Parts: sequence; C-alpha cells; structure tokens
Amino acid sequence: MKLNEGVEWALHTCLNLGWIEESGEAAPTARLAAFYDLPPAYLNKQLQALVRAGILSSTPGPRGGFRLARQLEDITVLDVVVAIEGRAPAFACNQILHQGPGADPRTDYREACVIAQTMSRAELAWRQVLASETLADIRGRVLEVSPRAPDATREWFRNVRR
Amino acid sequence: MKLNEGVEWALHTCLNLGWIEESGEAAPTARLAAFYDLPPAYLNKQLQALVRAGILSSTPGPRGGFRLARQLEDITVLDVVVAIEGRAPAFACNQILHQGPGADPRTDYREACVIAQTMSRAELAWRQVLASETLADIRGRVLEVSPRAPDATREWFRNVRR
DNA sequence: GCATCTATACTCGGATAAGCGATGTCCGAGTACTGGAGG
DNA sequence: CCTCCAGTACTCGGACATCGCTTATCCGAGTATAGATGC
Repeated sequence: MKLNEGVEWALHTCLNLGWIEESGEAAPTARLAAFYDLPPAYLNKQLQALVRAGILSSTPGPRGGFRLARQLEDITVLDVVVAIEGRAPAFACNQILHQGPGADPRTDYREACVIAQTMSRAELAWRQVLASETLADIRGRVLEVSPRAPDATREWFRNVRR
Repeated sequence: MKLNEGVEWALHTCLNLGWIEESGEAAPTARLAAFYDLPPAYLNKQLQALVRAGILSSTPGPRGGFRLARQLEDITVLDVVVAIEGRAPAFACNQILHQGPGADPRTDYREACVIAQTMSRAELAWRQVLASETLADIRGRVLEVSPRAPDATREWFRNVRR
C-alpha cells in the first residue's frame, strides 16, 4: 500500500499557489516544478487531475498557467488526495466468500462480510482526518513554524519570472 | 493506493484456522486455498509472511501445514495487515522541501513538514481502528451473522481431508 | 509377532517469471504577446 | 501617431514509453508415514 508521489507534490504546490495567489498571476508548470526540482511534465499530469477535480483552473498560452479555483478554506486535504488517487477504497473486498462452501449467491459480501466492514471503518477514520483539515489550516500551521515562508516563496517566484 | 490482495486472503484464512483449531490438526496450503479457490502457491507466500510475523506456525511433511501460533484474542487486524503489507507508511514524505529555496539542510522534514504531519495523523487513525479490533472480535460478529459458519467450515475441512 | 530400515509421498520455503499500474516523456492544439506595415 | 495584422513563443492537454512492484509459479530440502524385511 503506497500513495502516489503526486499527492505530496500536489499538496505542496497548492500551498505555493496560495502564497502567490494575491499577485493575480498564473504559475506555469515549469516554474512550479523548478521550485522543488520536480520533473515538469509529470507534475503537469498531476495538476491536470486537480483541474478536473475543480481545485485548480488553468490558462493556456503566454502568461498562462495554474491558479487556485477556490479559496484554501474550501479545499480539504482529502479533496486533493481523492483528485490524485481516485475514489476507489484501498481495501477492495473481492468477495471471496462467494467461492467458499455454503455461500449465498445473492449476498453482496462487500457489505455483509465482517472483515470488509472493519476495513471500511478504518478507511473512514482515515478519510475523516483528511477531510477535517483544510489547506487553510495547513497554511496557518506553516505560518506558525516559518513565518517567512510566504514572502520567501513570493520573492522566489518573482525572481525566476523570466 | 491499494492494499495487497493477500491481506483479504490472510484475514479469512486466519478465521478459518480459528474454526478448525480445536481439531488439533494443521491445515496445509492446498486445502486452505481450495476453500476459496485461490492460487495455492501464492497463498502459501502470504502464509509464510504470517509465520515470519509470529501469527502462524508451520509444520513440514505429511500431516503438516499451518496453525495459529496464538489465540485469536491476541491477533489484531493490524497485525495481519502489517505482516503482509510491511511497516512502511502509505504516505512517504520525500522531503521535497529540501529542494525548495530557503531549506534548512539539517531539518528532517519527515517530522517538521506540516503536510507530512497531517498525513501521519490520518494513518494513525487508520491503524488505531485496525489495532482495536482483534480476530476474536471478528469471530464474534461472524457468529452473530451466520451461526452455522464454524460447523460448516469444520465439516468441509473434514470431508476434503483426503 | 515385533523391531528396524528403506522407500515414498507430502509439506513448507525460497528462488524464479509474467502483468499491470505508477512513473516519466514527448508532441500537437490553442492563445496572448510582439513587431511591423498601412492609413 | 494610431490601428490592424501576421508571425512567434509560450502554455496546457493528452497520447506514448519505461520501470518497479504486485501477482503468480515452480522446484528443492526436509519429514512423517507405510510397507517390507529380517530376527
């Protein structure tokens, strides 16, 4: 069980877009990738997923790029994770009980199987934590730890402009 | 993010071993796999992992096979998941902040990164649910839903004996 | 009849292949800017 | 001097390779049993 690497990239990138949001400018993939030295084309792929999820908006052409489609207050960590990872649960009950003796063909063991129920409860707990934390919450904590982050980020993006 | 299929097999198989435990006999891979029509060699691989984790014990040779190494009360769902999946967390913080401007080379961002902290909290919640549920708890719920399960399972294993 | 020995069949355990999704790359479609020509 | 137009460079978006892990399989080492042999 391993999350896509893109989740980490997407979360950090959304935060960065939050810092430079007020400038009004869109940030192209190349610059966003250079910030963390990531492979640009692959980061672009992840950002496309965020656009499809309605988290970012994109503009083609010169002075184009990505911006936040909503406020950080309205984006939960779960939103980003789901956008990248998809909605499928980590534990997929394959209903092997159907193969066992004495199985009822009419029963949907994805709901009836006690083991599947437990795994679902665990995933629910996981999702609840992620859903209870917005990117604005994260931003607040980052500000506590490193108050210079916003200015430093904005300045970097200004200087690498050309 | 997807869990290994072996997790489902391992959990169901441990329960089955629980039902037939009192017979005192060991159950070989072939019979355990036939119960759900699973590929025997691959199931064997998963069971080996459970042995390494101290959940099962194995006996080679004729009349050999697997049995529970401890009571179902002393096996949590998390134990089984960890035995199959390994201990590595799903979200691996690659510390991409080290690549960013203004990064402190001495900082371990696996602990300092606010995003990594949030992901860790979520995984902790997930693990707590799985750790709070023992296989004995599962057994109890199965008994409520289908009281005939123990007898049916035992009988099946007796009849397929040869 | 009993003990011993040998051959046999059965089981786990780890080494060895195949398939598929995550990772990584590339090129085409579309758009805003820039420079120049014409009025 | 202003307006219009064409060329250009830049950006996203999706199609196309590559790699690693999950899935799957196979054979060898070791053991208990069964049967035969000798006493």
